[in-house]
Amino acid sequence: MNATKEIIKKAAINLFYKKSYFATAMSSIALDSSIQKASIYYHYDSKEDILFDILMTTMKELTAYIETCLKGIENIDNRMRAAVRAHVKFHCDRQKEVLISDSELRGLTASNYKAFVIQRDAYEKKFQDMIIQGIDQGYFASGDAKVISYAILTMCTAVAGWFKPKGRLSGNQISSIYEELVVTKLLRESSRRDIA
Amino acid sequence: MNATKEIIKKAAINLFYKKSYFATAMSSIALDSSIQKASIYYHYDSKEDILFDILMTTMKELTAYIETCLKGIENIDNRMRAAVRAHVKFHCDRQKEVLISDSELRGLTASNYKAFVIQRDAYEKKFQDMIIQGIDQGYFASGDAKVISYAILTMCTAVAGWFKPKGRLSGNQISSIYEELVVTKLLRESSRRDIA
DNA sequence: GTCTATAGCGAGATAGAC
DNA sequence: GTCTATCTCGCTATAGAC
Repeated sequence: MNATKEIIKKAAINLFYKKSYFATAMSSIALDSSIQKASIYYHYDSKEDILFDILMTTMKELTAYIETCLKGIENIDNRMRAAVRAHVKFHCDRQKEVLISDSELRGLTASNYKAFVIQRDAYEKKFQDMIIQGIDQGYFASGDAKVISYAILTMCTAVAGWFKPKGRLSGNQISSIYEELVVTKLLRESSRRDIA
Repeated sequence: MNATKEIIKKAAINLFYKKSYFATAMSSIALDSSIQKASIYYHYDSKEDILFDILMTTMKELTAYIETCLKGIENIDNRMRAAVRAHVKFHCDRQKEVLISDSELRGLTASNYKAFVIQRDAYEKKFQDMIIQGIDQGYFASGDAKVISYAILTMCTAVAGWFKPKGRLSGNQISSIYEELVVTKLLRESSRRDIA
């Protein structure tokens, strides 16, 4: 992607995050990119095209990041730990983009929406499969796997909503806390496997 | 509040939920309310006034609901259980309004925003205080109380994002699952107090 | 590849009759 | 309290020069 397009995208991310997609005008994106609004249309077909670019590339980068972090880890407990760490870390590092992903899907036309949701569901399924597998094999506490996976994923995703880059805790510290919360609390069999 | 105003409010809730606040036109609200858009301005000063009404009354009703559910319960464990149950149940019952509350605050002017946030922070503080109190008194597992309270609140709030009124589980069933997840997993001291 | 200029539309809100 | 009619503005997007 060329430099100008990157600048436009960055400006759009900041504005969509701060003012929401529909409340953001192309003229504002242009202003923050130091170009004229007509020039944006050389790089993007439409305002929605910018949104879709942001959503889709963020989702793909998240997927790629998790896959890298899980590579080579066999043990289900460790896989789950790595997955939570990666998810939370990404949601701290890419706060704005993931918050847009969570709230601006209604700005997409049907076909773009479908394409994004396929990508997102595939990502979430990785988590759900790990959790179901861990429960089935007796490594994690039994329970409603679907609900537990929702609880875990939404809790970890919501970090993007309260994390402060200059706050008391770093993204890595929060990732560690969540890793523990998820694996040794939410998923841990109450006593049986503590020493096993 | 008179009948027409209620109809307008209901229509706005459905549209803000489905299409977002900024993407919703006054003409659409009017159409769904079976009146002319000019007539809305007899009941509300502006579009933002409708949004503020929705946000503020929902927040106050949530606060009132929790207070009713907690009344007379002394034991911290049981208070926490009741609070989680109430919070999750409300987020199932009032799904649309709470989702608007989570994503459309950027539609408020500074003073309205301030008023809402005061109300919301007061609500969240009830939870945080219970958690801190429980940890300090040794009833709940020690840990970063602030982060744990974020984890719990965001997880419970996010139920509004995936709950399906006609789905497999009722609001009451989900409330029960979350009550257990929070109190016997996230907050429970790993072994010490199980039989105490 | 970026510009100026503008088309074309729909938005929020108001005026004033009934 | 609801209506019709309309004001005014700012939006997305396009046309066409350079």
